[in-house]
Amino acid sequence: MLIFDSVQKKKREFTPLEEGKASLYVCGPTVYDDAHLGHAKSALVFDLLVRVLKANGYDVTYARNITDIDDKIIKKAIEQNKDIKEITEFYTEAFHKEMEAIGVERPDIEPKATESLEAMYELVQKLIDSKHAYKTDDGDVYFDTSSDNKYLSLSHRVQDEEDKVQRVESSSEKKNSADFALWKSVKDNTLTFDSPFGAGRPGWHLECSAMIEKHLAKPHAKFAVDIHGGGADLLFPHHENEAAQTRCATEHALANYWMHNGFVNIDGEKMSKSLGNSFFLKDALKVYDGEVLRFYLLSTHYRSNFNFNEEDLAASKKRLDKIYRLKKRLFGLATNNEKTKFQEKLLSALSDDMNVSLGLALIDEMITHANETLDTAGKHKELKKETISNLYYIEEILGFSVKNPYEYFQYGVDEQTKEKIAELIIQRDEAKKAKDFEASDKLRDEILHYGVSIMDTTQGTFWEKI
RNA sequence: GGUGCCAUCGCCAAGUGGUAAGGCCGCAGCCUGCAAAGCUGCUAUCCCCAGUUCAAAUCUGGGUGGCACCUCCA
Repeated sequence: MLIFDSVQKKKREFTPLEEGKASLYVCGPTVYDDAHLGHAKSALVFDLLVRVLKANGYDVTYARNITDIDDKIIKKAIEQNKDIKEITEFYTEAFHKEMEAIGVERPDIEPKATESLEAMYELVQKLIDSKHAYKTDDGDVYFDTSSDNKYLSLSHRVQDEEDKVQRVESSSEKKNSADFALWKSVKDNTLTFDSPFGAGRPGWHLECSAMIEKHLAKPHAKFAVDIHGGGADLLFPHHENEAAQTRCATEHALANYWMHNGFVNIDGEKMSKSLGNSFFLKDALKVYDGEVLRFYLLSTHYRSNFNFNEEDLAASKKRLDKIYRLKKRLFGLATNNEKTKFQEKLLSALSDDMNVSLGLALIDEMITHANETLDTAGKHKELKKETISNLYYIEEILGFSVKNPYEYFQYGVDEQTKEKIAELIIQRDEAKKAKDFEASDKLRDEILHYGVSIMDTTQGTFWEKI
């Protein structure tokens, strides 16, 4: 299996720290607002990675944190005059529900910052003891970047000397401008914790390092985890700082492989509050089936920037429809679940740094071939079994077409309408039998009026929501 | 300003030294009472210039045009 390591900037063969096992840590959401399409993309990318690792036979331990200590959370709580916990629990639950809607499986471990404070204290204490961190008169604790000769080795950044001097002058508390807070002294009573370094809050880079030590790190391995992932923007400063803390506080480096997913833009523009174009997942789910969103967001390479627009989304839906139509054609038939050549090729494509585009091309070719054979030799038993097995494989490894095909095509249509359509179809069939095509066409127009399309097959007339 | 990434058919998008996958859209046909669905066929020499090579979309240099990070961010 090949993984593009964004620190070494090349594809590397995946070799786990422990034979047959893979550990993965991904930076999760800060729960102060609804998840947008970018959060969805990141969660989907690593959900797929876990599936591909499992398909390659690895026993995967996947952790994704919930950041529930943050200034933005406090701000929101004050704004809405609510308890901090009320805010974090609300958005955590919303996040879980929305992830479920797009087929993202829950990670094995979902650590919260508020539950990992002891691990954070321990880490900070180690850094102070080893002179990699220092306390200021204000009670803050900073990481001393000049004490780490590997600092910036992750992001390959170069220190800007002039900038450095200027900022040091303006902020006398820090030894170096690049130094970042491990512990921030806070005197108010919003959300503070009594640490060995005084009351305050942890710095935002600290929690990931601490949680990894607590939940995933193997004591004597060269790296704490196999893979560390997150959005492309996190490489600097977040991951750089995480790596520095862990490297200096423990005897191992943080991660063997670093993976970063590309960004989601909306109609060519970056999503941002100031542009007013943040696209929340919950809003997208009102209009689109979660699975269509999953298919669309995963359809291009995870490292590329993704430009979200409705035309491309519609094209993705059509592509997913084709999988479901084939599933519908074979609905209810048994399978032998045998490994096929197609499955091998699909796994091989996905195992090459998750080449989904190539995988989708394989799927489309498989579908065309199956439909072609089914058209010309409808009783081809072996092919039917193989195809069903292939469809199950697509479900398992990509999470596409997991629903009942009939339900999928009638998504969002209420029961009353369904009954009405069924009734009209019966009437039309009768008119057709009587060769009264004028009447049957009229009835079809009436059916189409409900925003559905109908198709006559040898098994009867079916309808789909357009 | 610093650092880095990208540029392939109308649109989305693989391929990264051996002669351009796949999907959407479009056109023609088969099937159909007509449709829909399905199937078949057709549609690019890879931003520009120069170079390396028997061979380049793929490597090198120079342009041009996008984008990201450097501050909170998936």
